[in-house]
Amino acid sequence: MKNDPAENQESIKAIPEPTLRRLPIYYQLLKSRLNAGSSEISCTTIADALHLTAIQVRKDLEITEASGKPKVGYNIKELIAAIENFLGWNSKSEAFLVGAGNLGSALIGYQGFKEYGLMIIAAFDNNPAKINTSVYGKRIFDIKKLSDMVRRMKVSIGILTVPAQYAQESANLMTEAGIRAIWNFSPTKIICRPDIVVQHENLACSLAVLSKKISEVAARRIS
Amino acid sequence: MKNDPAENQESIKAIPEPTLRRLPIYYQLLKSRLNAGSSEISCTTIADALHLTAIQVRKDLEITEASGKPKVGYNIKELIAAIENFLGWNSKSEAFLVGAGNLGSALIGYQGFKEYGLMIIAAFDNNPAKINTSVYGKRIFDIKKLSDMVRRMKVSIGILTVPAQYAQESANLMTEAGIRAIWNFSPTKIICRPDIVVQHENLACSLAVLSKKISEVAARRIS
DNA sequence: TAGATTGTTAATCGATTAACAATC
DNA sequence: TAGATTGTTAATCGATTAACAATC
Repeated sequence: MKNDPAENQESIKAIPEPTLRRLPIYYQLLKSRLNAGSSEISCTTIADALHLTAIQVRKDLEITEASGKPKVGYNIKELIAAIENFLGWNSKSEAFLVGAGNLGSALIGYQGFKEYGLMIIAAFDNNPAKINTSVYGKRIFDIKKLSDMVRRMKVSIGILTVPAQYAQESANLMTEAGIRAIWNFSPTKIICRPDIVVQHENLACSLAVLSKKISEVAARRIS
Repeated sequence: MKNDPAENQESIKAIPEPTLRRLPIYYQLLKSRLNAGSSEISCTTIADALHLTAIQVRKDLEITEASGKPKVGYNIKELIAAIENFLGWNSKSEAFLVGAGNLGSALIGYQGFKEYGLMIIAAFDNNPAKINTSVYGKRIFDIKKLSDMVRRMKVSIGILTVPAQYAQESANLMTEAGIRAIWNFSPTKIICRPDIVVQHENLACSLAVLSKKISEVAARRIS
């Protein structure tokens, strides 16, 4: 309808977050089907494999602007490319990680991120015992060097894996240095300037959902 | 209105997941305010601290059946207890962890879970080099012993931290042994029987949201 | 051509926000 | 009493689901 007119201005027409969260699931399925030798796939097939509805899958894929053929379905390669393109996973991004503890080290060692174009290029910590050592081949620098290195290397993504009490001050350090997006794994909410993208990954929040689901199922079993 | 009549039957009136995910955030704030010496808190104060709206906070707290006093606000201790009670965090739950890799080890070592009543009591792996060693004081057993130990110890929660290709078979093992809820950190969706509670923690899904937010902000900056 | 599947518009459902009455 | 804040009902907004036309 009124798409073309605005185009550049207001046409960013908010993408539903639930849809965004499902795209990687499709992406993974598509890759495995491609490896298994398939070349086309229908919404119904995707929906069945993932316990979703075909309508939902179609609606989700619509926003990537991929298109399929009636009776045949979508070309898997094209669909993979459309999702990659839509999410920006076809271009590389570099990230710094702050807080080289258990979780931080696990994330540094996780091989999966590069599939999505994300590279953790270095880590930072304030613990003298860790500074200048390496974890899975990534150097751990003194947190004091963060600001300078962010500026020099123009890194715009920060992964935050510090204990709760250091989270806000670390976030401040990062944003003052020029980090524009923070993936926050610390168990506390951080407040940043409105132009900073913050993605919270709080295990307590997920555990709340899990806990409640468990108690609901338990209640249902009794009644 | 028609609350009391049904009560036991259909009155489980679906709790919104977004609300569930915010409760732990309130919980953490409340604990820190309590430690700081406060005894009462209003919705407005909570909302301001967390960049939410007062109405939303009030609506969220309503479902825990906590009640406040006009002009004063909520009693912090009571509110903490109400949230704990609502989420079932006042009773202990025991969990087994399957897959003692980087992430699995980080979760075993994470001290925060006990605050929510969750105890990882043992881990399992198929790697002979890991079997019968300990990580952060928790024993790692042969995955072959999982089934027997789940039955004997009546553990109902499983934390899944295996690579994608082992995720589904590990989940099957767990549910066949009697695990009723799976917290899945593996980078793939698992399909379980409808009576099994599954909570997915897929980093790729979160990264998709982060990636898109970043590209939206970048687009806005240009225009 | 017939039938399966896509693409798109409309209807429903659920969460958020607004409005306002109750109350300390 | 006056005013701030809770509690609750109504309005809005957004996501999901349904319906159906278009098309290979």
